[in-house]
Amino acid sequence: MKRTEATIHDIARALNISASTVSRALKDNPLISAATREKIRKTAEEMGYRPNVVASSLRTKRSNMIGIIVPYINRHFFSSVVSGVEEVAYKAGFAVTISQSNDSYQKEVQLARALYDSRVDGVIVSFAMDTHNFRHLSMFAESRIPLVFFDRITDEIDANRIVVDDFSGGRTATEHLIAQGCRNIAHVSGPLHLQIYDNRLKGYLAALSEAGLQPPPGGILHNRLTRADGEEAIRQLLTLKPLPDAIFCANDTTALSIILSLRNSPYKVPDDIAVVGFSNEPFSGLITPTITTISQPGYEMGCRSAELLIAEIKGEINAMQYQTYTMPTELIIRESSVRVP
Amino acid sequence: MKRTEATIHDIARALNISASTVSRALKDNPLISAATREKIRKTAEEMGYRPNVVASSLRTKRSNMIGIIVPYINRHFFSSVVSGVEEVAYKAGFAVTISQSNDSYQKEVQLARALYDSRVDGVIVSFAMDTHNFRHLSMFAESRIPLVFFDRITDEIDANRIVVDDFSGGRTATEHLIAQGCRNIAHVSGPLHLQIYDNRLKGYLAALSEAGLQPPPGGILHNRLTRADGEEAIRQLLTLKPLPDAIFCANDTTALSIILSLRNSPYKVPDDIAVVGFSNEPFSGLITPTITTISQPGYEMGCRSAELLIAEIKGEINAMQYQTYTMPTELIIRESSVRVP
DNA sequence: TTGTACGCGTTATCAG
DNA sequence: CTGATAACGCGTACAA
Repeated sequence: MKRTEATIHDIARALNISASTVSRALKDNPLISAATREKIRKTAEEMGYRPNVVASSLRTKRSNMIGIIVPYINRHFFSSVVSGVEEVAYKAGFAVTISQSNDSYQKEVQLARALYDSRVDGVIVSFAMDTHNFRHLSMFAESRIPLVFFDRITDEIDANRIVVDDFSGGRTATEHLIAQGCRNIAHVSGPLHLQIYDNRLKGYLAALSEAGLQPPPGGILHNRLTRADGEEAIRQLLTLKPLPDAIFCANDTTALSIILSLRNSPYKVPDDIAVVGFSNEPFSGLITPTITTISQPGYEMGCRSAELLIAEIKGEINAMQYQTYTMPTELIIRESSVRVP
Repeated sequence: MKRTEATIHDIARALNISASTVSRALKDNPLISAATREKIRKTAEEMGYRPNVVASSLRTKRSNMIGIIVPYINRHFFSSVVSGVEEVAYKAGFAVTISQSNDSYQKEVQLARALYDSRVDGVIVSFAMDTHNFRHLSMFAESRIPLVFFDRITDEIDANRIVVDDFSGGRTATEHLIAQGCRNIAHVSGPLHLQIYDNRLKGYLAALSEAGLQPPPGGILHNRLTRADGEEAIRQLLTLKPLPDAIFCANDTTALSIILSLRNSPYKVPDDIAVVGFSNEPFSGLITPTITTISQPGYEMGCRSAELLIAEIKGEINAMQYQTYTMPTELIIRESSVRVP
């Protein structure tokens, strides 16, 4: 029935008071007497008044809105992060606008601009695979709009960062394979300009070197870690001589893909070729053989990202205190890597 | 370096023209001469001007923002829908703010209010399991803010709706089981106030009755379809005499849970008990045995929802044309239901 | 304790 | 083709 929105002015008029009194009453300003506050409350309710946060944002220059950019929304790890962000943001009174780059630098640039234009109070980002430079985020820095990076991060912009300990994850995974008796361990890695993949690789190399081992020549591959990339990777790895006796994959998707491919081969997982993934995607514990992997606490990373961002928005922390927060990983030992002697 | 945002007034001042001219030039208003437009463009660029959509929203009463409420963000079906929504919205110049009800009516009410307060131009909703009434959305209707419902929908509010053909999905799934020789088919269903579960149940009953069969006494269970609910369900179903020879589950989660539970039982899937799920979650094709299921095009449903919503926002369609759009499902036959005679 | 007056950045209207 | 002005709804010095 209401064709037109009630405003604080309408309430004021109805009560023969001023709009500022209404404004104050509605936000529990202690200056207002309990009596008038209640009166205002009541008619606001009756008139179906709902605050206009757009007007409020314009006035206060705070939108109570945070933006998040991820490569793909419908990927378990990222949607878990988003879920954590939403949960924390909601409790703190922030809305979340979401966008996905589809791993495209171009789209990421557009999205960043759109978020800036809508005057979000802060932004949480995990970079696209294509993203090599970070100028598109400089506007946030210049406007003192807090940024938090997670997972796929950069050193080139000063901000809080949330990652898991990819180096130790890579090392632990590799050590586990070595402990299973594997000596010829290949690695399927992502693009190295993304620190997470660089660190997983370094962890892998560290574990090998500590055990006096070498990566097999041609046994370290770089790709975008899709299902198709996994198929191509195993095809290549099967041409190596000697054949690798284990593969450490930088994500679960390629591990899955490799396991499925090997079903149509004479080689058995884990006895001929052991496989370890990274991320603990939901499918990892369901496929046969179940996939040994490194767990990555997506939901918690999202919560932490939002907490840090909101703390910075509120001025509770500042640029002097930027850190890189490392979340714990855990080696989850399953069937794809365990050899019974 | 820029401590303060450049506005159209700053540009106007720098060029000794009026703010309205700048405003018009920047939005390609044909009234402005190409010469001045270019000049304005250039200095806008130089000054690092970025439009303030908050101010624009206040003035135009259009936020170019759509809201979406889903039960859980990190669930494959819903995150796929969200992904589709984002994709379409982005191309149409809309931002998306996301929120999750966690299947709680209380939170859903709050979220709806928050979306309303932030003056979104439209809302896409899939209801919480707890949601039995829909008054919390009436404010949108009263303010003529378009709504689109998907998956978990209601008849009580007039709006466009996107669903899959749950009835025919339920029937097809059940017919398939019957064709496999099953005669004693149980059903694990969700809460019936959600149409999707009611329709899947009706489809199941229709298939049975067409084949001259009855549901086994005590063989139709209702719960919230979680992993735990699946475990409880199979425990109950195993007490029935005669034992069901098949179970049609209203989602893949319970189907999965039942299959895992039966691994620790003397009964084999599919030979003793055949299992069919619903939704085609990613894990369904990976577990052993792979799960026969009904595919549900989440991404496409998201795209369609956004298209309809945006069309209505733009006034291209109106309340006279509300429909319930039924997306195609497909029976995906896998190992969990196929009996080799 | 309440009211007045103004501005946030943009755009619609009207005038020139 | 361009400019002046008001208004969107709210919040906040300042005044009373």
